Amino acid sequence: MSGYAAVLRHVEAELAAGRLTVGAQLPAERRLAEDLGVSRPTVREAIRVLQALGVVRSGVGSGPDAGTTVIADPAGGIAAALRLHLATRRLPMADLVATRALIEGAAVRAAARAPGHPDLDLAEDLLARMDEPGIDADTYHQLDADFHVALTRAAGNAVNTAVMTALRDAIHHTVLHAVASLPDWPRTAARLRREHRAVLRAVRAGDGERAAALVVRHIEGFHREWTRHVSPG
Amino acid sequence: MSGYAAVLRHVEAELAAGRLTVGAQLPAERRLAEDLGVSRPTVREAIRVLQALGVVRSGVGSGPDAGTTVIADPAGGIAAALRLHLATRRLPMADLVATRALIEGAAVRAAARAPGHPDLDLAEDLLARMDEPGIDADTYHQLDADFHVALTRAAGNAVNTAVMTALRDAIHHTVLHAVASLPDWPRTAARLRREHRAVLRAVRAGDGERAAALVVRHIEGFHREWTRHVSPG
DNA sequence: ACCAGCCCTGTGGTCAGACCACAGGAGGTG
DNA sequence: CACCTCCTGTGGTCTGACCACAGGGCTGGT
Repeated sequence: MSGYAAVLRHVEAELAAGRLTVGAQLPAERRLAEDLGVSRPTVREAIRVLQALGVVRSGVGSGPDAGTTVIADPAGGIAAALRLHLATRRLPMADLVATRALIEGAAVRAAARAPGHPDLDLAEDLLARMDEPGIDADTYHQLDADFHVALTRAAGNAVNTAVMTALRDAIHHTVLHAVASLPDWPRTAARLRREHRAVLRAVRAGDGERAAALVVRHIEGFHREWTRHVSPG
Repeated sequence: MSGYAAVLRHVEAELAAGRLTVGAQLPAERRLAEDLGVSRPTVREAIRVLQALGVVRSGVGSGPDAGTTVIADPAGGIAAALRLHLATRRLPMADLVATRALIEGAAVRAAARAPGHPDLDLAEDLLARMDEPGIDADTYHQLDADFHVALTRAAGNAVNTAVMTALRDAIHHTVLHAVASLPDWPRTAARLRREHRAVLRAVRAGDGERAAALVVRHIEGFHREWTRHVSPG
């Protein structure tokens, strides 16, 4: 067992045993190194990996934000992996969009069975903020992403939410670049907002099938639009 | 920009620009450190992260397996993240199973449109090997996992395959422990093999809807069975 | 001319010790 | 009582070193 893997295994075991929970602090790096009989750089390698996977967060100084804390950001880790593999061109963007449509379609279908979910109120609020005139594309897309995540979260499946968030995050920069070359962004944005509202309305009405169909069309339609204007151009 | 993040960003940029492709070698750690103006431990932190995300693989010594090579194992990185977050109890096993059923259901539905896909031949072969009498549970489950992955891959969506593989890998150890406490494993195994065959038959017959229904029932049924015998026990 | 063995070189893996910036908290000081 | 100052412990980084490893070239013998 290499030193680096030993640290990782140790932390995972502590988590699995419940001796380490979300919000708790890891021992200091120097302490951990001594306890496990490895050097501090080795400990740091393992902690960096945990950081990348969204399991811990590190902060310098003192106080509650300092030290290494256990968090739970599964989407962060998955998004990082997806983004890197997108860069290697081994994960085609089209497949990524298809998976997102699949998951989000299923999510809104499930969400329609709980039309009073608080996350739907949040989604409504986000839609209102997207309506503000003169909003810049960057802010718009952040709100757009948050809307889709809120919708998915309303379905109550944490894994779906994490994967969906990761998929959205992984393509965020790509989307930002793509919309910059669209011929008529305000017109597109207006259409997207209409589609958002239609999806949310269907969910609130309890019509899961309609909501799923609309959201899939929304996602695939937008994807077709920006690939058409960015790949050939 | 911290030193560690700079290395990560540099590698990602090289990948995105196509100057670094799958199969290529990263510069040696000492060289990379000098090029980027950081120390070797800092470079190592970044490489460890890339390793954990399934983007590179490192080997000591000389020859083709030595050095740090770019690979493409998106499932590995996602699986690591899922496994850790499963340990934190923030991703419920039930949600994970539900997502798997969703993706695999969609996959076999799509696979039924290409019933001659070579991965289906592989799946067939795996089923045959699962039929061998006296097979131990460990080998069985490896073949089982491979069968489901082959089935999913036949649908041709790389992201679905990666996520599906990751979901399966993340729970692999849990499943192994769970089946050990089942009252009648041979009987269960026989049923699972029957279900596998039925799914594959439906795919080959081009009946996507039936295949999807069968595979979802297969996954959820097995999950119900081992949670019933492990949680209360 | 051939071939078996040895060393050389470059790789990742690890360690030890040091210095830095940071931020809260304890203590002194007005 | 309020303010300020240092002290302490944290992660972030660097330097330089040693190790195990494995291929490739060299060297010696045949």
